[in-house]
Amino acid sequence: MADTAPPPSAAGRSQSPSPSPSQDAGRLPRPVPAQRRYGNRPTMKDVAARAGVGLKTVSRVVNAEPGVTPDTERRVKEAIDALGFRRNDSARVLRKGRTASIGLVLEDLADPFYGPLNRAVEEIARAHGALLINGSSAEDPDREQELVLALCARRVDGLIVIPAGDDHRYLEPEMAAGVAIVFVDRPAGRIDADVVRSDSFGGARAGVAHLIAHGHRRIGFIGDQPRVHTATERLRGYHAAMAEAGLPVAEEWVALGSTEPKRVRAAAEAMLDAEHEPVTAVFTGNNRVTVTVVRVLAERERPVALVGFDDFELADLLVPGVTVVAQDAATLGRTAADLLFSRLDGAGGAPSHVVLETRLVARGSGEIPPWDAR
Amino acid sequence: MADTAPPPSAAGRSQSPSPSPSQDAGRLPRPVPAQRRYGNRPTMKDVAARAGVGLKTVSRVVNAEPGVTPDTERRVKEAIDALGFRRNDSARVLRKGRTASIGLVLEDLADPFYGPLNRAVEEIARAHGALLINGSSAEDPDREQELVLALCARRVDGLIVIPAGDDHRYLEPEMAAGVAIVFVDRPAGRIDADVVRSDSFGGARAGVAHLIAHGHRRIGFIGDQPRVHTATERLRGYHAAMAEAGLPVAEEWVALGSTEPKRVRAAAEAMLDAEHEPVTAVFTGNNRVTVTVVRVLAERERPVALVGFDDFELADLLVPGVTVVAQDAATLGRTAADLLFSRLDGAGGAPSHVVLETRLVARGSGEIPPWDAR
DNA sequence: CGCCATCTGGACAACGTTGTCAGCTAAATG
DNA sequence: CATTTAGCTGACAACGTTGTCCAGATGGCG
Repeated sequence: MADTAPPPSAAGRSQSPSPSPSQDAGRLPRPVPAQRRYGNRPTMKDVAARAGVGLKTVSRVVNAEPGVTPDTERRVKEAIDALGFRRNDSARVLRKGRTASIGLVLEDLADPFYGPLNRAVEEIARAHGALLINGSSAEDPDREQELVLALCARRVDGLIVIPAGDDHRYLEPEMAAGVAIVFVDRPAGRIDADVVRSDSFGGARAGVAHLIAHGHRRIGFIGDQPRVHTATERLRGYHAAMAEAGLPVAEEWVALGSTEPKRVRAAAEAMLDAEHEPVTAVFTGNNRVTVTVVRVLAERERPVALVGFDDFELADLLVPGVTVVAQDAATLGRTAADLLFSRLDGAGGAPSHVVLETRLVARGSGEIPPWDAR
Repeated sequence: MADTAPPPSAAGRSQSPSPSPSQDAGRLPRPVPAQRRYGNRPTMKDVAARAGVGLKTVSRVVNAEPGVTPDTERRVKEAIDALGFRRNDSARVLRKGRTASIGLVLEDLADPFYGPLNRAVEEIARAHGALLINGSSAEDPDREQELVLALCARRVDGLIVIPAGDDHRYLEPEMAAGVAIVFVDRPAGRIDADVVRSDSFGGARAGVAHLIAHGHRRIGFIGDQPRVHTATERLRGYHAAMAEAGLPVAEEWVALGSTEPKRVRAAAEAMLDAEHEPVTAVFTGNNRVTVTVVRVLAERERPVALVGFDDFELADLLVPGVTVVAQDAATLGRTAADLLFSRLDGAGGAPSHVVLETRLVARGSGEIPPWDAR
């Protein structure tokens, strides 16, 4: 259809006004644009020619600026409809200096944890008339940098970043140049910037304390790579809870690494099946890990207690229900976006560090007593 | 930090070359730009001035074009680093006519079903050097149109749309103007365009037939709003399976409407608790509905068979496992993105309609016999 | 009837980049 | 040594829009 229909703008373009043909005739070498452009879309110039008005008048109508007679406005609107004109926002952006778009770089668009965060950011952006450009870093610092800088080159007005790397000094020139950046979930590395995150330390400590309160003394911790700030924070919480209860921590009870199911499964099985001091409970460092461990535990006869960081859909319908330390991803996103737009509206001041509380949701899996309890 | 550091470009900008000051002095009224721009970022002009070269030479270095002496290149690169220059892609887009970005409009960024689709599209876009602009239509046709047209105004090179509305004639001028659009999951309304979708009819028919094969005769169908194409297709599949088995369908067994939990719950309870001919099994039209129905069934004593359209995480770990008609969201996204980029690369021809097969995954919930079986 | 105030419309530059083309320098050749 | 040739470099226009400013028209009033 699109390729059989005649270009509707062709007629409009060919009847160019050319009020003074003698003036530019024979002077221009008339370079033909090498590559096709936007399918030869009509421009304001075309609309102006067709409506028999000036360029700026079309601009005024398009932007609903005052100072145009109803009759002129009608003529312009007719021309717009007839030509199928739509303002080219690229040119507008260039002229105005603001793109009305923000970038959101997260770890994985497919991770259900980020869905509500993504959506919350989108809603705030929408309320501010901004579009959202998305990208996944895939937990790769290089890819994060590549993406972030590509977004800066697009001159997004601001950025929300869930950092994958631990060194963000590469952003200093950008921030100095006025790009607003808010980090979410984890603080920026080596620079001081706005951060909105959950209380990983406190949440993990509470979760592990919950297991201890139910009689466990040998508790495993399976978490994300040590490069990831939340992973080490949650590990810190684990150690704090154990220490506060006066419990020792064996080296084999702690496994940090990729969240790939195979790695997690191996780690879980190793600490569960150890001949010497197998764990009776596991604390998992994020939703990806939790889901894999749930699978591992489902295959076993001996009951093992589990508390996971991050809530997830259907956690309550599993048997037993999975006890989790819940963080509110939507609020995380909303808070970050609000902060970003307040910066864009000119709010100054030192970088703020917002820390949201977590919530322990007991559902059963965390209340299983240790299998070796006497 | 950002606001205390001195603007690094100030020095570079002030030492403008001005080779012929007499020429334009006193002629320009020197209008001050009313609103702040990109925080006064340095431009190629600034870099050129600082490096003592021409504008085009900077452009050549930035774009790694051949024909620059190593020495010149070094000088330019030093200036770039010193000034913290980053090319303004908005201007580049305006000049080149291609934005190297595509838009993806889906129903809800937070819906886990779309996560893998989103990610798959992103990966393909990335492979083509394009960025991804995202938006949720929230199943609102007006919002879909608003978003899509905003993306067209940005001159995205192409669009992938999961349509919320059932009339897309508003896109005709855009498509005629050369915007490539691929619809996913559901066909476009009232226009002929590329579509990539799953076999809703066949999948639903197979799912319902599965329930019939396990002895059910009174089967309920709870689906999305009738405006949504997949909802009616799946309902058609339901009717086909019932008819093929020679089973009558009572009016109260079919409930189309919003996927809001409250509505779904009411619909499920109504057909399960009907005094006259309560259903013994339910077929659910999409993952949102399925999850709610799983919750409803979990509260009941009498076992009810369930088959749902769409797979979802942990479906296998519920008790019983949830039997589903699975569609591959990632392949859906990948296929659509491939098709889009092939169009952008100039592939012509009639709109293609790709239909992907679904897969019945039996896990237990669909194999529960009817409670009234003798 | 003439003048002034008000309002509408249009010409033009500028945003920052890239494509075209011409000029210049330096090396290579006769 | 003169001349060609190739390789670098830079001036300039153009992309489509918006902000500024001026000119012309319109209407009211003296």
